[in-house]
Amino acid sequence: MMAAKRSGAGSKRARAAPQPAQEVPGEPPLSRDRIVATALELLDAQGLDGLTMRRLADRLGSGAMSLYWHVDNKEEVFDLALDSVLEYRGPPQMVESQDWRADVVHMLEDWRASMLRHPWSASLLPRRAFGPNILGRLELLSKTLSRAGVADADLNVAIWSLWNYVMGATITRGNFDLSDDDRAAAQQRLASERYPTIERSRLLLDDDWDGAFRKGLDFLLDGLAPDRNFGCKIG
Amino acid sequence: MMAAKRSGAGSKRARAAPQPAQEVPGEPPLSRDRIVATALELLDAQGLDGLTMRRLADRLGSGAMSLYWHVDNKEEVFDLALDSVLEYRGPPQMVESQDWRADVVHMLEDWRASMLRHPWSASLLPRRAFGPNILGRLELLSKTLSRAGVADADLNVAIWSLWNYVMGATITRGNFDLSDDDRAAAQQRLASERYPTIERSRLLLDDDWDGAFRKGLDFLLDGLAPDRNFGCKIG
DNA sequence: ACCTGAACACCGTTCAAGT
DNA sequence: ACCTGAACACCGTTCAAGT
Repeated sequence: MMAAKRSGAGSKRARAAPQPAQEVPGEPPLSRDRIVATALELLDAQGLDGLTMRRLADRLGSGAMSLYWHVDNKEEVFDLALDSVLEYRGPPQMVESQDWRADVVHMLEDWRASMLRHPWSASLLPRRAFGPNILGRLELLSKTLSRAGVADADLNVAIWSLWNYVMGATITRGNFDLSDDDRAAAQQRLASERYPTIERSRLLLDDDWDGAFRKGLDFLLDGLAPDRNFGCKIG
Repeated sequence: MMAAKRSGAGSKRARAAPQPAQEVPGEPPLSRDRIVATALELLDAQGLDGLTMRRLADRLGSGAMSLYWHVDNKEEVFDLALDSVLEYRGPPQMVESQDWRADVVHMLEDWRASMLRHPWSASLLPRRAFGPNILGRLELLSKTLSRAGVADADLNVAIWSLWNYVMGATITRGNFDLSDDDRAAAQQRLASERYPTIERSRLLLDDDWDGAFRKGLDFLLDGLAPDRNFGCKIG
């Protein structure tokens, strides 16, 4: 939690030369990186609606319009914030891995976890042009599946199926934030009306998100895998 | 249609004297149903950002604040619009169906198609309390899976996996609206940078959305199905 | 090169008031 | 019961101007 609240008008008056470049730690000069970092803070703290150009500038100790020198518009702030969330800090090379399936699971769980660390991010991804970091993740995923033996003709279907599943799971989990009261009320509604099956299974009370994600992913991979040698009850 | 939470809307029409100058076919009195119908029009025409309380009132020929008599706030307009999109007009009973798998596929494709007819709707669903129509769809899905033999303990995982897949697919498809120029530019970027695998498979140019949806769904169902007797290359 | 305030054209919603 | 305009506290962004 770096506060960086404006500490009086000092920084503005302290200039003596045309380029102050002062070392006042409270107010470094504006920059793309600083804007993105502060946007992340704001988004994490206040959610999607909490990000406002004016509030962002405020937090940076600058006038609202100063941002527009570094950034085209608010859309670009979202693009940059999202891309920064999606940076992959995985093993630099997983060339020699024997267990491609474990690699895929790890990549997808890391992707999901990265987005869940910033719950606003997943909803942002589908409607945005693909940034470098998500493309990097898709490339790595694609390469791994290809090495595992997925035919070129099936690659896109495999990638999009996994994409769909991960995005659906993450967007849902990131937005499904019921209080205990909400949950009780929802379950109550199920009971009082005509939803006997999902009432009995307590669908809306289930909260083993991680476990459910993993299990569904396994089903999907069972289907996608070229050499599936399990998951069959009848041969 | 819309589940009317409040008392009947019929009372309005029954009134005769107090308000002059209606019966003009252009301007029937304001009502919840009329508000929702017009909101749908506006959303279809202008997208999510196009829906504005002021514009909505304008289209209805009323003052902006008149809406607030019939509706709590903008959120509720979204709730109602979304629920109306999700209404299920399926076979009233599918009690005797022999082919549960075909039933499930049909239900999910109908769900997806209903949302794609209103491309703004899918993104709205995850962050909203469950309305009656989506709950009805989940109940029907759940009942079908249960009848097909999915154990109670596995039911929630099955439902959520299908939910994740359908939502991810639909949100992505509804938002991925590249022009031909965009597609060319994207593919160009893939080629010029370091994404050889997805460049080769032309991931971003693939547009057999319906086919890919169906194939991935089949993989998932292969995994979820209790009596999977196919999808195995090695016994 | 970098930053600024004033201004424009919007928002959602509260409120007191009209019929 | 139903509708209204004025007003409040916001938005994103353009523009001409400052350093």
